[in-house]
Amino acid sequence: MGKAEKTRQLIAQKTAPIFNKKGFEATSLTDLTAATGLTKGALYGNFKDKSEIRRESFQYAMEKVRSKVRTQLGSCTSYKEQLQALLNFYAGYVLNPPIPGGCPLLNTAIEADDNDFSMRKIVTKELNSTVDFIDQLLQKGIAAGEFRGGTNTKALAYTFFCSIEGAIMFSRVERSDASMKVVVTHCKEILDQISK
Amino acid sequence: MGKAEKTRQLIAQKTAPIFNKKGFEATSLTDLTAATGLTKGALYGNFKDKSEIRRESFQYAMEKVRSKVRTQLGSCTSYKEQLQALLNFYAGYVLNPPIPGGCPLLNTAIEADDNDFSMRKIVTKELNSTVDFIDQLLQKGIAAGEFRGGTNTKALAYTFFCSIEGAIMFSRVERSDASMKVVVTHCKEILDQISK
DNA sequence: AATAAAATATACCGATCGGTATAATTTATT
DNA sequence: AATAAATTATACCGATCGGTATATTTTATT
Repeated sequence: MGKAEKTRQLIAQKTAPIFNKKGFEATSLTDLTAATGLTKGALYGNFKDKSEIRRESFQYAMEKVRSKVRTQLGSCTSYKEQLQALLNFYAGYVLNPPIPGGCPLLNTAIEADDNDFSMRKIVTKELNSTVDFIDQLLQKGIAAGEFRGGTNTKALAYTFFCSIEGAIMFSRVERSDASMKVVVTHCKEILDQISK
Repeated sequence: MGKAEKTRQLIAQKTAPIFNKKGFEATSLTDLTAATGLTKGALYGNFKDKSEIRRESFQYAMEKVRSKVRTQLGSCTSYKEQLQALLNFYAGYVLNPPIPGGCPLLNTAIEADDNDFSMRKIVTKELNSTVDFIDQLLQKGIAAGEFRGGTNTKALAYTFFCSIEGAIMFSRVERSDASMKVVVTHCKEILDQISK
């Protein structure tokens, strides 16, 4: 890895919390130089413009989230346990988000949906791959005999994910994980209901 | 109502879609003058600053949403029907939002949670009163013998609301109400499950 | 160590930002 | 209709915006 690539990574890493907290438009170049300790010249030597930094920053954030999920699910011995661990992981978003500022998917989706076509496409892809991931855990759970057959796994995956994301919004603005706990408990009850 | 109050209302009304689509920080005074057809002078003659316009604009948006909910539930003859109508109302957010730009609660919550203390408080209040509204429909439904007693109404209200808000985020950024339909169907199934 | 190339810092650009002082206009009062 | 008061428009403020040309420094090559 050359120096340029290292610097790009450092910029993505240091700016991720800023973009996640303030959003794209409200984040200034000065915010980015302050966060990285670099000057505008260095920033523009490595990226063509602010939106390219944001894209790279978003990808860094998503990879960090995925990596945390992987370790969290690594020690599980069943698909049900993995799904429970995934719910617990999202529950922790409120008090201890992998990237300060909450869920990058949620934050970016809300800002991009009416304003930024390219980010909208990127976020949509990530959203669907996340739901697919949950769906596959459910499907594998059925195949392994943990869950009842005939379960609408895709619908359940959508429901789990959407209710968690809504709870992240609720809990973060309220500064309380009360709503999140309720939602996670409900999701776990559904998991028990479809368990054999 | 004096002229000043009428102008304040017009400003709140005309700027609501702008704030809802672009957010507070990304909305410029020029955006607001373009939306209202007024000049900066007129804006600042009626409001002390941009954030006061935003607050009034947000309250206008919330009242418009509440009013639409009221008419949508007006023709219902049971509490279950009212809850179903409420779910249908939220389902319509994707293709036909009362205020262009989606759900003002969701949009404002995401932008405010890390940046704007006073809006955070205001949004938190509105979120809780919305959940309370759903909770009370469920409670009245139990009292009227429509739903089973022993139902955790508050938990169900949280779950309904959070899953719908998550689905609004998902559907809007994807430009498809697929996820919303799935979530609404799931909520209705739960309603059936607790029905006598 | 000398040199070329790559990366970073400095200083600046025009445009736009939120906000305001004041002039012009409209509205209300008599 | 004359006048006072309230409202709106115009013109401007310093600050900051994203971005860039160029000088300086650091890194890699020989």
